[in-house]
Amino acid sequence: MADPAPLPRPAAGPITSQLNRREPDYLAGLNAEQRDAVLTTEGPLLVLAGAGTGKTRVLTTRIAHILNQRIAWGSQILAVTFTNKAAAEMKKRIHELVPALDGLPWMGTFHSISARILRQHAELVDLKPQFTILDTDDQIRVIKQLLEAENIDEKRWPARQFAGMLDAWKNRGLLPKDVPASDSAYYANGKGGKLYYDYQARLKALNAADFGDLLLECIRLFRENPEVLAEYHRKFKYMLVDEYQDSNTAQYLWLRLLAQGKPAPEANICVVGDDDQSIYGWRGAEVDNILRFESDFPGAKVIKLERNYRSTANILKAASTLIAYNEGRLGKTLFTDIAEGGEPLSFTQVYDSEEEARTVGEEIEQYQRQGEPLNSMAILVRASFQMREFEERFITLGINYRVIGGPRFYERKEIRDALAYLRLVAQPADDLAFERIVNVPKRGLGDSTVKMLMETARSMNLPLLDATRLLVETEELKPKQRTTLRALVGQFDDWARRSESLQPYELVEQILEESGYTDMLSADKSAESQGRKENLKELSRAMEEFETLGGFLEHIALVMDRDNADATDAVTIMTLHSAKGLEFNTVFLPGWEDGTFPSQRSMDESGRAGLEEERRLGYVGITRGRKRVRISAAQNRRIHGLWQSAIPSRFVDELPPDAVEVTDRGSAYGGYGYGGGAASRFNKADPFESVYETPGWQRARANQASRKGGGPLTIEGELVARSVDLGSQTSGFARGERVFHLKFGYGEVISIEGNKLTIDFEKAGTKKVLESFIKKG
DNA sequence: GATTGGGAGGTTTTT
DNA sequence: CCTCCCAATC
Repeated sequence: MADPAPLPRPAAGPITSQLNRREPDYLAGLNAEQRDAVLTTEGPLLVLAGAGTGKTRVLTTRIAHILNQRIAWGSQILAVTFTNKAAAEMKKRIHELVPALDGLPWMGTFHSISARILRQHAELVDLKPQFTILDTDDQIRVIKQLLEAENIDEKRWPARQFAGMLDAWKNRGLLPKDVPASDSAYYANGKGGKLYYDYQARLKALNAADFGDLLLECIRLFRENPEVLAEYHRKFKYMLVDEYQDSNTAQYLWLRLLAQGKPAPEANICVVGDDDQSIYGWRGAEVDNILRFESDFPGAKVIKLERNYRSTANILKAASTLIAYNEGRLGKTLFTDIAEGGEPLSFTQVYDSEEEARTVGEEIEQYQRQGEPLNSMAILVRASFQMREFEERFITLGINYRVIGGPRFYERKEIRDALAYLRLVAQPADDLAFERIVNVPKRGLGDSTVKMLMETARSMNLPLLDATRLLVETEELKPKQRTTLRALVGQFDDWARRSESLQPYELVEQILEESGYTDMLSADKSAESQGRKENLKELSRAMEEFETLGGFLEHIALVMDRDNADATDAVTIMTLHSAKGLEFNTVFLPGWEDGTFPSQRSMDESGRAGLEEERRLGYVGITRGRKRVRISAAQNRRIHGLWQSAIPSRFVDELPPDAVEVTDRGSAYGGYGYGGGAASRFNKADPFESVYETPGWQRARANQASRKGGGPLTIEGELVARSVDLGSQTSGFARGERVFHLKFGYGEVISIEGNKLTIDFEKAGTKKVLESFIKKG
């Protein structure tokens, strides 16, 4: 990586391959670097693949090559992807390339592969093979119970916060004993570390693992059981990892262990990634992993893929110019031989998010009339709250759309209830599931009854279901509850018996019927209940393809995304994060306002690094477009119900002017009286242009205002002051000031970000609150 | 033990 | 704006 010199560009034109008569078909059409990446099967290999350079194709072809040339059996290949979607795509393509497979390669996410390994050696990490995989929701519930047991005020120390810390620790590969004292002291007056111990103990009692544990326990398994690790060393002859820039420390350790089967210079490990598309730093991804690959695996070969097959020159130019503002890159330059130029990118400023949705809707209809299918268009937003406006508009216009990654199907209440029943059938120790459904539908079992069950369970060290089984044989419970619970236990025994012969989808239908869940929904007259019933039908439909209950539950826990790939023509709405790896003819990038994108929060939390990650997100967004990229910014946006004005994203100013066309719709509506920002430096005709030296949008706004307002100097001065006011977001409070909050009492202002203040309260600790809730002390 | 209403707090991105 | 949680009430 020391050599920053660009690789020589391959000669244009088709690659002549008459030299190699026996060359397999699948190599045809690959350029020199791609081919090199496919054929270099031995030894460590780092492929740096820019956006749209055929990365997926290289990976799949490489696997196909290994199989076709009989270099290894399918089952000797381990291919790790970052999302389940990517894994599914890869499987599909490999099936196309290699119809007759000898044993399927292990393909999946770090998490799903880890789960598979752990199920085989569960006892070695104190689990049983059918252990439950907890999602965030379950996790929070466990934490809440622990907080209650420790008498920690959940108001002051939110469970979410601790969940976040747990996650961060686990991402860094830290077991309870490894947590730095400073970290553990931070939460709940120093109880953080102890809570981590308790939490893990609780999980073992539940026979459960959370996402982080899948990796950590796998690492522990390998470390503590060299013979198990050796088994996998013998098994996996070839390893591939996609999106390596997104791997975190735990994943890195995991991979290192598995790759140790041979001395590092001989390891057949191929990692593919793009430092410019590293967008998961917030959840512990370490770009450094990709930067240090060469030192981890001395003698590693490095191949850069820079020829972009996707986008027009204008799009690539815009993306490259933007990303060049980041420091600390490995440095790749994308180039293309697709038609010169192409349509310029567009930047439009609009009055508010409603107008933004309206504008996008109009443009979509226009492209549609020109014959573009809706499938070829996508709206990529920074945060999911931006989606709603578009959905509403598209419903009015009758434009088909599909939301990816929105509220997840499997997180809906009724689905989780149904899953809780299934989990409990599959795994009677799943207390979380038991608690969830013991009184759903209503069975007349209240807190006091459940408390008694829990106390018994704890004192006898039994799962809730077993404790209940014992209790119903005693006189402890009131007769009514006893009868109810006895019946419930009986039902679960019955279902467990049936689960061995029935198909999972049949079982769930019977459970929903017999538990009274369906009746409960039928009796519910509210608007949602019909939808809930349909969701449950869809659940059972989704279960049809699963042979075993365990298989289905595994799928649910790990593959949260639903198959949205129905055949209907529809515009896609999704976040920038979930768009990585996809491409569309036309891409809309709304909400390019400072604070929204780049997101204020990432900048607050991670400063410069946060800003750079946001910029990479912008790069990802732009490079999703094949033909057309349309960026917009709203001058006003409603956040938490409050109107806030905003200036266009600083990233807009970082785009190359000659590749971007600027239009302004905002001024037609007027903002808050100071005009609607205009074309900034792109507007070369601006007579005031030369007067201002400051780069950026505040200047543009002043320009625009003065043009409209007449008396340039005074008004301008005032306007500049006002826009600065918005830009730096001065608060009515000062640092160090004593203030009063209705709920938290007295405190001192520590820091100010816009209308959010961080305050050290005398009683409630340090909190971030909205200015509007604060009074001078 | 269930139901209802008020109130406060939180809203990025995901395996 | 929306959801979750708690407390008061039936």
